[in-house]
Parts: sequence; C-alpha cells; structure tokens
Amino acid sequence: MALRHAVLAALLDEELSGYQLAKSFSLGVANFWHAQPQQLYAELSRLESDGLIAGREVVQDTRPNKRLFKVTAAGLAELERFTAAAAKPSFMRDDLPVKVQAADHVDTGELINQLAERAAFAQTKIDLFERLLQTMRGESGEEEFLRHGERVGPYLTCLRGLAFEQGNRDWCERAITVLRERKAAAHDRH
Amino acid sequence: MALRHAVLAALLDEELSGYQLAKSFSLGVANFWHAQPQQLYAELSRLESDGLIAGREVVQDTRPNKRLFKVTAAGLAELERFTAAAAKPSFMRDDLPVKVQAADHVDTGELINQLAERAAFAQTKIDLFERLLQTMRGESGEEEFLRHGERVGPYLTCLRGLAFEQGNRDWCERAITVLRERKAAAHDRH
DNA sequence: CCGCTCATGTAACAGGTTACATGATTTA
DNA sequence: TAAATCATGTAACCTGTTACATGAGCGG
Repeated sequence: MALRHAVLAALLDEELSGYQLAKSFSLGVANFWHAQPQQLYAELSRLESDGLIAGREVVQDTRPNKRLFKVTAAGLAELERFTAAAAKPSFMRDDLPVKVQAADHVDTGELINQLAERAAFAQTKIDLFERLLQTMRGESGEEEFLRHGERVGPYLTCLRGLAFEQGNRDWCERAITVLRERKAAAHDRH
Repeated sequence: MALRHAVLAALLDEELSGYQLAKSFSLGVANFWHAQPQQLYAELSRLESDGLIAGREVVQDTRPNKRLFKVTAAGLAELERFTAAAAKPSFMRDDLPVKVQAADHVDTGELINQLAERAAFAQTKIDLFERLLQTMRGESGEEEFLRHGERVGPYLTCLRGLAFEQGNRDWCERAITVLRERKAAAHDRH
C-alpha cells in the first residue's frame, strides 16, 4: 500500500487538487512514483475518510470548483511510520528489456524503432528534470543547496529520476547501435 | 500481460523447470523482469495449455521429478508479435524515493539505514552482473562480443540491470551523505 | 465548431502479492 | 537435528489498468 504514502509525500510541500496531483503523477514530475488519475481520486477519498488528509472546497467562477488537500497531523504520523518501516526491494518491470532479451530469435526492425522512441522520451524527461533541479536550487550550486537548502527531499528524488532516465537513454542507444550493426552484418552475408 | 512474454524470452536460450525459472526470476538473474514462484507456475500452466511452450517430465531418483519447458513454434510467433507491438512506457515504482521525498518532514535515522541496506544489496547485484557478463563474453572484449557473439540479447539486458543497480547504489550513497550531514547540522544547532 | 484544459469520478477486469500446503533429500 | 534446497501448487486478497461517463469554458 505505497500509493497512499506517495500521495501523502506529494502533498507535504503544497496543497493540491486531485487534478493537479494527477498531472504531476502522470507527467512524471512527481518522478518518485507513477499513478493514474482514477487511482488518485480513489486514494484521495480513502485518505480523507481515514483522516490522513483534509480537503477544502475552492469555489471558482470560470472553472469548475475543486478540492485542495493537505496532510493532517495523523497523515504525517502515518508517513513517519511508513518511513521507519522496512522498504520493499525495487524491481525492474519494463517491456523493452524483455524484447531485447529475445532479440537473437526474432526480427529486430520494429524493436529498434521502439528503442529510439524510448531514448527520445527519456531525453525529454532528462531536460525536464534538469530544468526542475535548476529551479529548485536557484542561485546556489548543487553542493551548497544540498547542504543548506530548506527542502532537499524533492531535489534528491529528482536526481534519482534524472539518473534513471539517463540510464534508459544510454542503454537504448547502445542497444540500437549493436542491433543495427548486427542486422547490417546479417544482411551482408546474404 | 507481459509476464507471459518474459517467461517465453527466458525459455528461449535454455530449457528450464518452474523451479529453476523461479530462482532466476527472484534472484534477479533474469534481470529484465521480476516475478514470484507462484506466478510462474501458474503462467507456465497457462502457456502450456495455450500451446506456446511444451513441457517434458524428467524423472529423478534422488530429487523430486521436474518438468522442463521449451518454447514451441507458436510461442516464438507470439514473441515475435509482442516484440513488434508498441511497448508500454516504463515507470519507477520504489518505496525508497517516496520516503526520501518526505525526508524534510520526518525523522531520517531509520531511512538512512534503509538507504545503506539498499546500497549494499545493489552492490551485491552489481558484482553478480559483472561476473555474469564476463562469463557470457568469455575471452573476447565487450565490443568484440557484441559485434560477433552468438547471443547478445541476454548480454544487453544484463547491461541494463547493471546500470540500474549502479544508479541505485550511487543515488543511495549520495542521499546518505546529504541526510547525514544535515542531521549533524541540525544536531549542532541544539 | 472542434479540440484542449479543467475537474471528478464509477465499474469491470487484469495482474500481482501474501499466506497456506506438502514432502523428500542434502548440508551444517 | 535443524535448516536449506529441490519441486509444485491453491486460494484469498490487494493493486493497477482500461473503458466509460459528464460537463463547462477557452483558443484557434
């Protein structure tokens, strides 16, 4: 049950509506977890009825009304418990490596396209994360910020997201090079 | 439904029993996907009744009998289809970043321990992957092997696993340093 | 007037996790 | 003799995904 805690963690630094939360979760700005809008609306209801977050209605005249949520004292205590409890190991679950694993036995034409797409997507996220990091640290250098900045949690998770996407990009590019070369070599032999 | 294809991909290079498959999946040797034994036994049954893999009974006198599975022509065709179809985007889903995101609001003592544990676990996997890569490429260098080796799929997925765990380790160590320093600084102020 | 953004959900289904169950053999 | 390894599953439960549903305003 970690979605709860991901939502709580996301609401720590700012009051958000379900919609705003959903946007950051699906865009991967809240890069430390991924969830879909429907999950979030459901989870917000549950969290509220459990008293871990409190919502307040904000009336808007030009837009539909929305509910902004913030973490309650009970919610913070729950996060505290969660953080102190043992973490589950993290696992990779990704279609692309499965396909690459089979690359010696199937046609790789389409696979190479997918790797290129993924590399491009990763690059987009890398750019996004780098801009985000710059915004967070402002004038100060990274070392300086991590030592004396006010909130470093989001910065650190963003660093993880950045490294993850760089890993994705680099690996995709490497795999593309290898598979292309081998395809060309196979072609030459016929 | 990607577990099917992960299993098919894993069975391409060698005939395996449910037990052997489970071991490599849970140890992360089959680093391109993660699954639990129960899932695998269930999936193997389904794959067999769908005709995508074929099992044969191996009688052992000292050990319980086992069933070894290999991919059928229909199974290979299914993998071919899967590889050509669009891949789902990959997402990070990991407890630790969630906890780190909340680090400015909760006590970090236990969290630092968990980060250290994770770093050590990652290092174990890194060592395992490095030995595995060496075994796969044998005498030849990496470039040489990737150009002319027989099966590069498993090698490439292993490279991804290696980079992922290196990313894990490095990030954990960075986070530990930052959180420890800040804890010390906070302590000094009181 | 068409499509996008804001805003919030329900319902059915697929997939993954946890707990339980069994039993022989080998290693410390 | 206790624990680990080999070997295979069932059942209940929790989580995540996909499809569907609604409706107002804003920009081109």
